[in-house]
Amino acid sequence: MLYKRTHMCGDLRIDDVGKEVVLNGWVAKARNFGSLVFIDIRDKTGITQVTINDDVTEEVLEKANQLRSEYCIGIKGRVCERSSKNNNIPTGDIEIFANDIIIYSESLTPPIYIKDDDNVDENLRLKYRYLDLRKGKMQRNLMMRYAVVKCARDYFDKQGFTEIETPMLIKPTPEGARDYIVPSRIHPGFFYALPQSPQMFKQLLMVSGVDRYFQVVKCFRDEDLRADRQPEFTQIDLEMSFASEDDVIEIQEGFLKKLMKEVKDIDITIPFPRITYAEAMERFGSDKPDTRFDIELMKLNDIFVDCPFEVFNKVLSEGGDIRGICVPGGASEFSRKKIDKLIEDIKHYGAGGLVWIKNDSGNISSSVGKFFNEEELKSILEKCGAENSDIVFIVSGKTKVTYDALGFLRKRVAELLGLIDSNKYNFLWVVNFPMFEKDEDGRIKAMHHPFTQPNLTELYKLDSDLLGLNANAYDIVLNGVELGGGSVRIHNNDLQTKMFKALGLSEEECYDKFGFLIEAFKYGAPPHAGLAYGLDRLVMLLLGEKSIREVIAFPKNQNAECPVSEAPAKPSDDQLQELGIEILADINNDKAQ
RNA sequence: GGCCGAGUAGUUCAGUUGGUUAGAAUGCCAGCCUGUCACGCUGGAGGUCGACGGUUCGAGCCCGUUCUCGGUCGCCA
Repeated sequence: MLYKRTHMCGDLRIDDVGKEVVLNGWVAKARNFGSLVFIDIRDKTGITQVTINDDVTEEVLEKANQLRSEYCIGIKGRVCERSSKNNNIPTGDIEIFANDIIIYSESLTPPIYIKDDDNVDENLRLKYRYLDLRKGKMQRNLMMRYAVVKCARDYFDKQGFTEIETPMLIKPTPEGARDYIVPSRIHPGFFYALPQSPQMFKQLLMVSGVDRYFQVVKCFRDEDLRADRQPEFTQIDLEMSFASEDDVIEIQEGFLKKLMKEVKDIDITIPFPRITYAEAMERFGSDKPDTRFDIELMKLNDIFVDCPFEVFNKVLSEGGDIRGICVPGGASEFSRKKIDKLIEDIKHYGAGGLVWIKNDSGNISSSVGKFFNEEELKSILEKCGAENSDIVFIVSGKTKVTYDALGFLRKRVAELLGLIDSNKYNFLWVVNFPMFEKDEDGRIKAMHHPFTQPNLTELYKLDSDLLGLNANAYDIVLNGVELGGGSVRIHNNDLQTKMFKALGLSEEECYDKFGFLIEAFKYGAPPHAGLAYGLDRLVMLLLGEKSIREVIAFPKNQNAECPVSEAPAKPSDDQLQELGIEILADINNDKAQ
């Protein structure tokens, strides 16, 4: 038996008083007075109070007394105005006097609380995700995710984009992130890879004349997990023919403006600020700066030339840098103990130590007080723009270390001092990324990917100054998080060949890895450019969540396992044999024996 | 792989210098209750203190090893 629902549990208001209604949902709470029972019935839209008293048949009252948390039930009754209202819920002006109850199914005592402000271990939440998702907050998160996707589809459709699916079973590439590998049954010993992104296929679609492509697409990367990184994640992926960097940026700004209005009802100003990669590093120590607070990095090399503090002299003589930040109002906040904690944190970024100088209501003190007299310290503070009650932090070392350590530190101290306005949405573009970078072995590799178009006025650097060559690549950054990135692509085979050469790839290697793309570009490739958003991160930021797991229905844990289904798992020996992976099958057999 | 943190009742946690039968809140079960909405009152059940080993007359607590989970660095073209 199933009652046909007339309303959702969050629908009914004072105007509905007198209506005969049917609600279906789950028991959120039962408050039992014996011959008077209150049931909070919940579905994804909210909660309504159901009241059962001894006006009903004994059978119904008996049923009401049986109800326990998370029983799935149907309620038939009349909407009445409440004598004492509950202002905490939107349906709080009314209640339903039930004249019948159906118990669709009973529930075990749930292992987690189904309420928004629970504080349950996340593993347990993930194991019982289907219960966790019953929470109003999680339902709202899923609905927000859908709203973002719908907004993207609507907007890009209007802009002439076509959503096209690209293959999930593709050719493995050793470049970039590790691939997830899928064995081929038809070709024993051969493997597919799951795509890290649809990059090459979307470029083929440009050659195909699709003109404007987009896709909401799963991508896979077999790397270690983070709060904002999952092995499978979703991109909003785009590519445009006959488009410049400015064209891509303009279209995206239109999208983000519409998105912010639709899902947050916030008017954001476009165009967004654009800063170069070099400027972002120099001012914020990060290629994804959070600009919601004013602390910026300062290069202090000149101040400390020939200074009494030997560490600084050594760093400068070795070609390193000295950089600092001035933290307004930080003097009294940062005790020795708190500073010690900060030092511990920045050592992760390779910093050897942290120098501080503070002016606490006229009292000047410093970790390098025995190397500088008070006048000198005062002078340094002044040059850093520090005022009364400010503290200056200084890091010395290799350029990258000063960027990384202070980039972290400026965010950390802003958090500690509460300088970050969580209602702000600071979008910005970081542009003009370097084309190449050196990996830890000193080899040249593409910073973005090898199909990125270098700055065409700097091509001479291909022969002389690879690391100085910039790319027509751009990232969209929101509140210190990289929301997405893209670039103008190379559409000319000569240039592409030069890029591969710069990366140290032989012609055979290139053909082996990217031959189909090179081949396609011989048939009239249009100039094109594109971009991809990390949907999970975007939704996370819009909701103010700290982890993308909060916006993914069934996320993996830190060991890349699915806590609900317990994937990954061992395939059967039969499966392995059939796939031609006998070695693994043999290992399984050995273990079994 | 490195570093940091956590692991005690279904859940969230406390547990002093190593010392009787390991506690609280909440949840659960039973009884009473007609206006609750964090209902109330009374009673009850519920524990391999992550695991293994060591020190000790005695270990939740000290030591060692290990497992699990989270954060982070490396990594993520």
